[in-house]
Amino acid sequence: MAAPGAASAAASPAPVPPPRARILAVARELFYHRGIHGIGVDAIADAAGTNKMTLYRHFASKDELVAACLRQLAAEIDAEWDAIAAAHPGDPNGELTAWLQHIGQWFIRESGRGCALANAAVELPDQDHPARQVIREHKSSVRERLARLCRDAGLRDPEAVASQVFLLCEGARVAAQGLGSDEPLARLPALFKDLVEEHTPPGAASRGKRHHRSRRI
Amino acid sequence: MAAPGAASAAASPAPVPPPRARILAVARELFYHRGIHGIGVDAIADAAGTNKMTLYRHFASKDELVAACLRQLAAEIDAEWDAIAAAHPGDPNGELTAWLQHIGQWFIRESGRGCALANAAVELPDQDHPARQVIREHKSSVRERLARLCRDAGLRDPEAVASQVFLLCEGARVAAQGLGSDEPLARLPALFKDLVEEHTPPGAASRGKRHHRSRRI
DNA sequence: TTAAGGTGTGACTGGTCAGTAACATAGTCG
DNA sequence: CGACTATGTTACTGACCAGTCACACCTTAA
Repeated sequence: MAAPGAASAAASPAPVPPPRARILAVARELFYHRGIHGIGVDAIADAAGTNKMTLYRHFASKDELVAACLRQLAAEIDAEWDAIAAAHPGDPNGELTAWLQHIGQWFIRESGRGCALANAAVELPDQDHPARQVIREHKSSVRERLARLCRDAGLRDPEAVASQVFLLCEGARVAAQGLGSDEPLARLPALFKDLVEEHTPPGAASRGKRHHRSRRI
Repeated sequence: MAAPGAASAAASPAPVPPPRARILAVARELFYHRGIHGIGVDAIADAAGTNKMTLYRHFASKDELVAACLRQLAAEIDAEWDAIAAAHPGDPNGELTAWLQHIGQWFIRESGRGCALANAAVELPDQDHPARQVIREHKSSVRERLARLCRDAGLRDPEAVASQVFLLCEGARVAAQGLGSDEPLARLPALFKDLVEEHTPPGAASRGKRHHRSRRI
């Protein structure tokens, strides 16, 4: 209606994203909060302000839509980590603690329904489901990146630290639901901090701050 | 067929459990391995060697069946813990380590689809679902029991240990799926052992075995 | 103006599933 | 024997849902 002719090149600030993006965004929300089996494609299309037919023109099936949602989420998580890494060039120790801080804060903020990737794995037992490959790839990539970071940070027994952090994260994700209390979640950042200090050799990139056995968690 | 008359009082060693028990057992299996939404009541009744009508005579609805399955599982877990406690009377430290060992071994054995209670929480987002109450009660009871045990065992900062163990367990449960590798799981028992030693004050119920900072995980 | 491509609309199919009704059967107890 | 109770059988309803078809619309580009 406004500017009918010149709205083609690079003028409008995109007030309405194209249908595909809207569908993806809405589907992620609904899958996450109501469960993959708890929402139908019709309701998704409706909530996205479009219709089922357009949805099926962009996604071959509901299963493919689920996989696309998880792919987008995984890409966002990777991007966040990249940003953190870019903020700490040549400082694996700083990157590690920043990332742990980031994750810990995330849980406190978002303690609602855990990790969408882990939830999807529960809801889709079939290992051949297109979403399962996305989940497997992302989880192992995170774990590998974490282990490498621990190694580069010069931690003692980096594999053990990575395993423990990984399990704590997964636990926090699932503990967020099921258990009502936020108490274990709230301890996460301190837990991470302690874990790293615990495995930091006395002279590794530290500012002379020795770690001692009696610490508060 | 054999002993037609005298098979009434207390003779037969119960070669076939009553329908309700069969339904419950089969439902637990199928809900666990194929997901709550992935199996229908008809298939459950069929696999239990009975039919849908009998199922509905014993359980008001599918939702109630789910809740009954989880209640039974929770009771079994409590009973296992009770047995461990009974084997270590007046020795909270022994009970704690025995339980941690028990859990750690469980994960290594059963690393398939995680914890049925946690999975159900993911599959049933509605907090008013009858199964959710079972889940909430059991999880908080486990956490409380664990915290009390850590306190009785004289550990330093028992709440922190309980939180960490709890999160590690939850993490292990969910990490079993999604991630293909068993590596973090395999570390669990050692992780627990270390965690307890780490928080054991020098003179608490120990046989003079001092814990030192450099340990392998 | 015309052609084309992405989009909206409604109806429809085929299938699954939870839950119910009506009736038949078998074992149990008086 | 007769009554009762638990179970088996079949068929059915009503709802939901994934996926498709045919057709109308509307914007953009040639």
